[in-house]
Amino acid sequence: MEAKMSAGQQKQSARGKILDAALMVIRAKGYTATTVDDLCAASNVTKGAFFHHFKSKDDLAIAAADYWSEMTDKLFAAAPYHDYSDPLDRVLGYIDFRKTILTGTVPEFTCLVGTMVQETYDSHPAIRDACARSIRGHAAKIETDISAAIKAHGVKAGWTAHSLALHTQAVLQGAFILAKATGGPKIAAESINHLRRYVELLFNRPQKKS
Amino acid sequence: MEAKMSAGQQKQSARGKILDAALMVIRAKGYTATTVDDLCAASNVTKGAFFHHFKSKDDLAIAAADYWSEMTDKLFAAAPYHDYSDPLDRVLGYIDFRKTILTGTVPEFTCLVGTMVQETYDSHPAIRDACARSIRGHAAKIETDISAAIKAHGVKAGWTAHSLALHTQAVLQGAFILAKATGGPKIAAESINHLRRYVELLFNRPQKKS
DNA sequence: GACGACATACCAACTAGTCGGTATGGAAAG
DNA sequence: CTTTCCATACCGACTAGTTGGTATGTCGTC
Repeated sequence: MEAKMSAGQQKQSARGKILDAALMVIRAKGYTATTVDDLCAASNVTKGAFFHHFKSKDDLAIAAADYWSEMTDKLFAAAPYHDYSDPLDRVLGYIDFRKTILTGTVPEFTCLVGTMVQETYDSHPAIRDACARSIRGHAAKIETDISAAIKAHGVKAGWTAHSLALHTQAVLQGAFILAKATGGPKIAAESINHLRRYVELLFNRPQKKS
Repeated sequence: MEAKMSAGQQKQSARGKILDAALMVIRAKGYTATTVDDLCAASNVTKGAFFHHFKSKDDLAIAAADYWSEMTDKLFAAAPYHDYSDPLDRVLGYIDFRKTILTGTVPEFTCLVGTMVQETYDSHPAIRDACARSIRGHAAKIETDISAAIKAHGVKAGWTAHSLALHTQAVLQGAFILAKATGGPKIAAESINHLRRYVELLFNRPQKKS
């Protein structure tokens, strides 16, 4: 407990190491195919340590979903688009930011909870709910800016800030599936371009070339 | 042995029964969590019969992806939107049709290959490719109508028929994930509404209320 | 000396895949 | 016509390996 356990990776607790490993391994192999031993090997932790910190594999999944929310919250809170004064710019900036983080391998840029909910929604309600919380929590933040953008620019209805916020998440999740099917982020980026164009059209914003 | 094995379900071959069961069980539980015994139980077939027709579980997955393509091809070929003379109406009709088939339980209206590719893209290349083939094959059919719509109505570029066709699939796949997270098709339908509105805006088509 | 944080050894249940065997039906031989 | 032969479809007990989970022990710190 000396020092503030430097968010690095060296002096990290077993629990933290398992959680970090879980984000990568589960995104790569899927939840069911990920074994407890996989997680232990990837985090250099023994099985005893695993079950000391998590009472079951399902319990780890829920903790991983919460940890994922925490990590992504930090990532997006630190993103540059919050600085724009026009809320519509913040929405478009969010979409652009999502595109810029499509780098590295597929498991590195895809979404943990989107992956997990597919395998667990019917058989593991607690995990499904944790995933749903994570997605909804993230969508709620974008919804705030969308609502402000609606107020700032007068837009005729037919849709709500809530449904548009969820739609952005649907596009992203779907883009990840296409990326997995094709092996790269290129198709995903093009789908995000379409999403940006849609928002521009909804708000009658002159389009940039993209 | 009388009658001509009425395409119903009674006198169906073991292979066909396994394939039918696979579509439902895998969509409900995911590929990895689906055991060979699950499939045998769901199709009332023995393990011997299973491995007589498929040389491995992975082999079944590939056959199931192909079977899925075959089934969906038939479903969409029989859909009413093909009758419209304006290709843009066919595209919008396709989108509307996708919305009308969001009925029943989640495993009933979600996509087999979208589910499978998430779990297999990194570890089972052959299955991933079968899923990719299925998605691309389906997108190619919509692309035809989109291309025709671009020609019929003069639309300024910035996007291609190909990328828009894939974008429709991304929206649908993402909508399914949201449906799984929330337990119902309502959110998925709203995302499809956004997709329709996007296409209307792209083609400057006066919007219907939706 | 108690308690939290790990390590090691172990287990019962489950899993994909195997293997020897049976049933059926059609074609070739007599 | 009928008998023999063989391929295909199917059966279900069995196995080798894996899985999530546990029981018990050690070690450093308060």
